Amino acid sequence: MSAAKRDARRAWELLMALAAESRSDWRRKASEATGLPFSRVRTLRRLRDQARSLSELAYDMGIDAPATTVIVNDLEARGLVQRRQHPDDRRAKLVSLTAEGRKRIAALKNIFDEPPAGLVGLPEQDLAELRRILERMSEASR
Amino acid sequence: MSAAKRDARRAWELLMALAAESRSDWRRKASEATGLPFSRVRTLRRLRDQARSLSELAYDMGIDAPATTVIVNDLEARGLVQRRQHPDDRRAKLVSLTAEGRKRIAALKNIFDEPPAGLVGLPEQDLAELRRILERMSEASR
DNA sequence: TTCAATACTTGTATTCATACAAACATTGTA
DNA sequence: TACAATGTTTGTATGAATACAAGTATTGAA
Repeated sequence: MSAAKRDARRAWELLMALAAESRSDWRRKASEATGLPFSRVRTLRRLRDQARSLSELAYDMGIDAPATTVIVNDLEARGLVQRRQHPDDRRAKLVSLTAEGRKRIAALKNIFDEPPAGLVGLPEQDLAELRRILERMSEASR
Repeated sequence: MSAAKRDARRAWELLMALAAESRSDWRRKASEATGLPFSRVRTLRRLRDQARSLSELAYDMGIDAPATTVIVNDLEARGLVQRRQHPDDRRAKLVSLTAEGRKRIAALKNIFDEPPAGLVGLPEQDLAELRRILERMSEASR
């Protein structure tokens, strides 16, 4: 295994342990803040940067097409996303956020607890670096 | 707010979002690896270091007493935990892991296999850096 | 001793997250 | 053109997480 691969695994393990320890009921808070079931929050987040077809959404989220339809129906009924014809394939539909949907996602900004001591205590330089890397990662996974 | 403070908050936000995002994955894997619903896995983990009464468990996990009873009933029926009289209070019961329960938890060790694409895709240097920072952080919080 | 509080249990209900089967429309290819 | 593959929808089913009401046993304080 390459050093990079090892680093990735170890970093992941640490991240998961951290998340587990920081008994953050992120899900519950995210649901409260948005007034939506968590699967909807998750879906909205996937759509933040670009419209996707139902099947792309399903694949991204690891759920099947029917489940995706149900979620999108719900979000559409709430006025948070819209379906439109896929430009290249009339079977497909592109799902995108509405302005209202964008607002709803914004509600997630402020639900985070104080960062734990171990994080706050890092040297400034590490903090800046950590943030930079995580931003990059977060963009890559959207 | 200082730049460092802002970085810490933002990093924490990203970490939590990431954890939440992959959590459904993690949950699924944890369930698969143990053959248990996630709430049971969570409960077993709580009991790893010490026995707890039902009400302590309920409080720790942020669920109510009836829910806890149901979970413990299930785990007990599976032979993974045992109830015994609380030494100081005959109303209360102490729940602790059985040897079998311990084995079951051990199955969780190796489910961190697949870091998400966004992590694996980072440049090698970022990975090394990320790992270094997280190790430091993890040590600091011990 | 009596009674309110505590610890747990039982029973019931609801919301969520999913899965699978099957139908329908459209596409692309043999 | 006929047919297999693809994208979406509808319908049905299930397990999971969780809440609340109400009951039983025990404790501790007035």
